[in-house]
Amino acid sequence: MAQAIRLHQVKSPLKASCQQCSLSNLCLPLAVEDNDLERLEDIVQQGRIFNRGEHIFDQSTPFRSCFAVKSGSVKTSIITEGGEEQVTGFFMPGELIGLDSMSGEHYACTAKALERTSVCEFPVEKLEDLTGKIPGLQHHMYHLMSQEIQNSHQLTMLLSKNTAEERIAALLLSLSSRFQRRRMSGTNFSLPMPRNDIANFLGLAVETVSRVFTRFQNQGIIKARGREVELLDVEALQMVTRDFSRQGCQQ
Amino acid sequence: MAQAIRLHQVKSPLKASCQQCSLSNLCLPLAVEDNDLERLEDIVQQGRIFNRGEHIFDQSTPFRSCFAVKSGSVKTSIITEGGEEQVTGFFMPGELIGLDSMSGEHYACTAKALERTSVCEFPVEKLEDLTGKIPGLQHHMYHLMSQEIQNSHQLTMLLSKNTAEERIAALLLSLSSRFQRRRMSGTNFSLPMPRNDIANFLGLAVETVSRVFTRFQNQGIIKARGREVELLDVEALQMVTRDFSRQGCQQ
DNA sequence: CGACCAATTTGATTCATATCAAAGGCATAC
DNA sequence: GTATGCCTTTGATATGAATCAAATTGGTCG
Repeated sequence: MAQAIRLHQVKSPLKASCQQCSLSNLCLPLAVEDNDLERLEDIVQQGRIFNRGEHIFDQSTPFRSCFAVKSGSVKTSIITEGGEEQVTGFFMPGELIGLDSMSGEHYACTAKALERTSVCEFPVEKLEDLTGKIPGLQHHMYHLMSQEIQNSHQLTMLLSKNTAEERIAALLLSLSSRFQRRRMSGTNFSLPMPRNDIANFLGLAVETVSRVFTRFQNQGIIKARGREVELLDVEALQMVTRDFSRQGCQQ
Repeated sequence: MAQAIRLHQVKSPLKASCQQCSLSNLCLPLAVEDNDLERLEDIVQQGRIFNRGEHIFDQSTPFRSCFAVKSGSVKTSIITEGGEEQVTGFFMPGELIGLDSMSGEHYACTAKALERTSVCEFPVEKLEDLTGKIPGLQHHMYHLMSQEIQNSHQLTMLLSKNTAEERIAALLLSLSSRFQRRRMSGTNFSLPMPRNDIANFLGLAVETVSRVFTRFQNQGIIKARGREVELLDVEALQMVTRDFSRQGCQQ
């Protein structure tokens, strides 16, 4: 068995081993029984690397695959004909990109690596075959897509009802919980994206984002130096978000 | 064959006949071969009626089914603990409700009939079974959910970048194209929802919506009396929306 | 038919955030 | 080491839409 894997690796260095991946409890393998895992591994191409700023795909790329983030982080955004950008999401390890593109010939958004990032590629055609055969995996796909809709509705709500402070508090808490899921500190982390992208995502001007950060800092709620952030008073942040609670629980 | 159908109808008056439904080219049957259609009809419960204001489900209802609008129209919204409402969508005949709820035990939103409305019910458990067996149907479900994500992203964009006028123009055009899909007039229709819901959906105050309507009217772009709307200058509306183009092309 | 309640419209004022402008900080490259 | 450019911060001003207030319309029901 181990030999078989090695053999494949010789043939194709990208051959996946989801079993050994530390993200197997977050990513697609989560929904697959051990004895079916091999079938998933058969269709994955693992470990493509992108440097900061590189596109994983853009809106002119024919839609072929969904991508799971393995390490690093990714920003997705819609670029209009006029060149305006709307950031639609940030994706961290274990999260799946491309679900919004499963209709249409081309990707519905542009995905850009925010830092040096590695991704696993799932060709949709094969993935659809597989989900047809593994009910649990099909169910999980529905689950993930449904989550994605909910997340987007939460963002809609944030944009339509909440102040700048509330939006930013919500984003910080979302990031925090996603770091925690990966057994990393939920209070001490480094923002993968520039202020600019935060602003765009939250429908604010960069200046406003900056001002809110300093205001939070003056209130002793957070400590921020550049992208390094420390959440000093999570409760206070939760108070700020009021009833906008759990955006971004992607699983 | 006709007898068999009649027989079923005697047993259960809700037994579906998707074949005869005028929406079969918009709704789920669209993705199903003729010889599989019966299997879809087997799981559908057709024709439940709701009066204006009645809930099809709410956020405390255990999630069991998706619903296709057969006639009338439906508003979905998220109600927060604080009682605030965020309208997340309007659904017209042929469109499918509940895709955002396919994760979690309960519905992720509340669905309310905007007028006397009839819906077809698809129990998800059976639907998932069926999509596992009919690849085209599974594909279509992915397609619809993906569309829903895209629609929500378009709304996000609208809220974060566009003025009140642009948002309302976009909504009018979206409704227009959805009426046209049903072979109804795209320039002369009756809004199924009150100004209040439009405002909430678009992240505006009612007063603003009202003002924009009268402004458009003074400019000769539309004619509106109550919910009755006539689009006099579609081109002008399209100009107003700028590069926000095709929101709500749900198919 | 008239009365009541809800939905819509209109007007005056306020406010949060955008925009404009510019200075400081940080990292990369030469 | 210093220069270049980008990212971030800070300040002053402008503005679109919210809010507050009230009149008007419209539909429903006794």
